[in-house]
Amino acid sequence: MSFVDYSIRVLRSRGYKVTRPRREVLDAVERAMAPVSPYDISRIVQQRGKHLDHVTIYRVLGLLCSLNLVHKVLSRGGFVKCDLLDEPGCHRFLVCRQCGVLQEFTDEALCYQESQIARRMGFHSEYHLTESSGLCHRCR
Amino acid sequence: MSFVDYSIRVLRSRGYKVTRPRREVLDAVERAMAPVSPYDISRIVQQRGKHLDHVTIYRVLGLLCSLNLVHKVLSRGGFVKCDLLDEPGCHRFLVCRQCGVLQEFTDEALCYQESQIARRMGFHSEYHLTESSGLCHRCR
DNA sequence: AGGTCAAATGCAATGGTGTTGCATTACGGC
DNA sequence: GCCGTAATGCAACACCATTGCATTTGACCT
Ligand SMILES: [Mn+2]
Ligand SMILES: [Mn+2]
Ligand SMILES: [Zn+2]
Ligand SMILES: [Zn+2]
Repeated sequence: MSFVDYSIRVLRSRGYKVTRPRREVLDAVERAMAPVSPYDISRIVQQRGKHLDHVTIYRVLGLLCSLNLVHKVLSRGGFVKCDLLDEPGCHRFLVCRQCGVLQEFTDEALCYQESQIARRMGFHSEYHLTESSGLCHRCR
Repeated sequence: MSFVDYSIRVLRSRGYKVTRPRREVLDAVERAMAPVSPYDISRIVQQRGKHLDHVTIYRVLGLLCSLNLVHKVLSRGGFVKCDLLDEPGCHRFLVCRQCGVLQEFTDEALCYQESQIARRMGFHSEYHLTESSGLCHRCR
């Protein structure tokens, strides 16, 4: 099932309406290889001859984040679709510093190790975020 | 040697001037336990009866980041002093979601593991960033 | 110490990002 | 098809960050 279709199922199952703006945002995020900002999405939608208010885009992205369907990539100020669903407490990305291409990954051992280090430092860690940058194979 | 003194040595050695604004910013960052934003720093300086333009603060922080003396904490939008100098490509933080207290850490094995995963995914990783959140021992 | 000059700062203006309140629209259920 | 409520659009606003330019000042030299 595609990301858009899956997301629509999640929206319905949680009692949220499936509206044109939400479809448009999901579609823009699905197509993007690199993170897209709210204003990027605004432009993408315009290029298809349609229009969304930026407030709406912010609100939709906020909802999708809360449902873990999309992630905000802090180092880029943009949003990407979640490729690894059902990992609510662990979000790891490789981002190409050249073209912005992004890949999500996860690793059990990494999480364990990080939690151990945190424990040694007196922390109880709940949420792991990694945004490593480098070069994708195309940009090398 | 204190963070401020060390930073001043670095500034001098690279040919940058040691100015009142730069001293003030370094001092504010040194004292802070949690990340401070440019406007936080503006307020801190004012409370000492002095004044710095916010533009200057942005420029100073930009310089200090480029010298790896301070880091921007993306998940908090603030800046912290670097506790682990000479680790230019690896920046890892534990942040308390309650009080914002932050600790920097590093781990050789973690870096190796991440680089390997990146390689498997066709990336050449150069820069490791993690920001794990949870609760510090005081907030538990 | 004082003079010199490039680097750094302050100020004003501007642009970008994100939020809020409220009137209007449209989705989902009947 | 109608209804009620959730979602959207619009306007206004608050905050964050950057740019250009005139003025100041720290580092260096004498
Ligand atoms: Mn994910
Ligand atoms: Mn560091
Ligand atoms: Zn690339
Ligand atoms: Zn705490």
